[in-house]
Amino acid sequence: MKKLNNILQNDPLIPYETLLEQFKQLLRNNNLKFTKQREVILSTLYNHEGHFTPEEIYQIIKSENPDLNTGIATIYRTLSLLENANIATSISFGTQGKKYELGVKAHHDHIICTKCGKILEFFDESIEKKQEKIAKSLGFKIEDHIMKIFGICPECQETN
Amino acid sequence: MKKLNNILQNDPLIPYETLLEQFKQLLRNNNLKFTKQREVILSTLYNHEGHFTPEEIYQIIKSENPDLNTGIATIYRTLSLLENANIATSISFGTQGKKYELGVKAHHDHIICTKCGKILEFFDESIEKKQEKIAKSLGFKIEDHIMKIFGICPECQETN
DNA sequence: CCCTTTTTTGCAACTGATTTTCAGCTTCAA
DNA sequence: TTGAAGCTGAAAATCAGTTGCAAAAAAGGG
Repeated sequence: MKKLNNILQNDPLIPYETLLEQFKQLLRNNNLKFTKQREVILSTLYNHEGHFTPEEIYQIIKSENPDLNTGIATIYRTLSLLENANIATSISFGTQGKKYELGVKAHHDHIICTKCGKILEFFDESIEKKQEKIAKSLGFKIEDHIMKIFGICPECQETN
Repeated sequence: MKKLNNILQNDPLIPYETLLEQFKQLLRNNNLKFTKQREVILSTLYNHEGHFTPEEIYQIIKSENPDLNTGIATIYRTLSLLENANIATSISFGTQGKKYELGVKAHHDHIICTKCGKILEFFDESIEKKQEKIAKSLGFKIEDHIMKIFGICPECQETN
């Protein structure tokens, strides 16, 4: 079978220091302040590969930084901030919340296991092109798009 | 420019009476009862072209059937019922709820105006195929998928 | 029709995720 | 060091959707 092009591996991120500098810059440019909480949330996202709900991030931070008392509201606030700043992105799951990841990777779509919740990423140029064509043909100026495939991952197919 | 294949127009639905009969049949087969509320919800969906939130349907029914006191919980219950029965389908908008439409049409994806909320439908065979390929290459057994394109519709581009 | 059983309904209380409010605490430019 | 501008945690509020329950409506024989 022909291999798919552009399946993203979990590519190495930019160095943390660089990311942190960019974040600080962004804050400065917008009269926002650099705080312990914001830094911890950023570094937590950086240090953990994957997609997390605000609640999950909250738990990780609580266990890894028992000293720092960080409220869940701040997690929400900071994740929104990071998303607005294009530093993080989210996928939402209807009424069951959103999952965030650092968005320093190239654009990609998601395939989600409906059994275990695992999320893999992929990118397919031809689909992206097709989407643009469709939007154009309907007169839309495209801004964004979402594509999620739901299914059962190989592991969950076995452990039936 | 080459025209896209398979852009769905809002195709004429089956006659209401037929739909209603199917619905009654379904209810009977499952020991469920045919009630005024269920019929009003079905006919409201039938008579209004488009995608509606439960709240919107609730408001329409309240204004069109002032006599019938229908609670919002019943709207939710009936919409789920219709969805499970494959009579209606929904698209969800992250944390901001779901929109329902009668699902007697063929599968299609959505393009959504981020200004006015208008939703158009389209279908593209090659994207569907590609999705299957991707799922297969990752070992997933595909169950469903979502594709939404966000942009500005022609009208909203003008009224800037 | 009438009765009985079964299912529905509206309402209000309840979720669970997210947002807001607000008084006290931090940050940071001057 | 200081004060204004921003942040924070905690708790209350919101919001979409769900649930428990007693009363009401349907279905299916008599």
